[in-house]
Amino acid sequence: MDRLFSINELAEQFDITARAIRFYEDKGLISPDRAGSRRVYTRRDRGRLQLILRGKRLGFSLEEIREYLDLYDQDPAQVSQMQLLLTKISERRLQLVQQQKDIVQTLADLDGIQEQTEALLKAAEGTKT
Amino acid sequence: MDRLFSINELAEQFDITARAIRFYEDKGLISPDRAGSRRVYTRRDRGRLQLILRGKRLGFSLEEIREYLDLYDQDPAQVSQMQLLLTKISERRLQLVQQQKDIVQTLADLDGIQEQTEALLKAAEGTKT
DNA sequence: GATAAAGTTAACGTATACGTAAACTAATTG
DNA sequence: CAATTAGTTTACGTATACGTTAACTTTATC
Repeated sequence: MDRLFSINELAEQFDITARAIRFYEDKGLISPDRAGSRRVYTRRDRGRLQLILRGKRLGFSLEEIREYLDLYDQDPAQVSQMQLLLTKISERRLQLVQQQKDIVQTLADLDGIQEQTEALLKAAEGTKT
Repeated sequence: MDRLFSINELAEQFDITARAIRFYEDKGLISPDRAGSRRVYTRRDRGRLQLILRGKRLGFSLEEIREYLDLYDQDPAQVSQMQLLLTKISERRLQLVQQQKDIVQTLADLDGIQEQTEALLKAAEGTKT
């Protein structure tokens, strides 16, 4: 059971437009087979698309995501290529760890604002009764 | 000791351009005092700028960051405003929690790629000797 | 007091990530 | 077989987030 997908099926599954998917193809992030002129997506293509969207949620540009996807594809024959790979991975890791800290801090901030707001709401409740 | 800052001081501190800071002002994210025509930034302005940059690292648009900064400023007099505030906070929280998951998953992926790559490097090392 | 250094506004330019309309083709359905 | 329906390419349009002159004003320095 190795399902294939049309562009609109994928678009619906991921809640994006077909236009967006074609755009990612234009930029070299994904390369579906063709049945005549129609695009046909495998399960693997679908996985790539999922990675693309995750990258976007993390604030990476499509160009950065393309590099990132290359990390998956490389079967790293050349040692120099592998060294480069490890360098890129560390860079990416630093960004992500920074982002984790940002998120923790921001969630804490939101906690504070929320508590204060709820306290004020309770006070207003008391006034009304 | 309540220091004031020039636009270029802040630009240097945060490693951004003065143009960017003026742009944030244009978009209503920050409103420094003026000494004549020159912009003068307080410590509080500096804090706002820090929040702006954190927001950017988290992938929010300047418009979203402006809304977010408003959460800090509101002393929520109106109950309806407060309700809205809490709604916005939950929305933001959902996004951030999703982003945390994305990061954890991505870091795990990178771990996998790195391990494989290092293993291959070791193998290549053995071949050379 | 001339000149450089730092700042200002205004305006146009640019990269990214698609949206949107046009004009066409291929497949399906009543 | 006429008409949807789904898909295609091409091309221009658009919002965001600044970069980059240009032309001018202050402020500091020699």
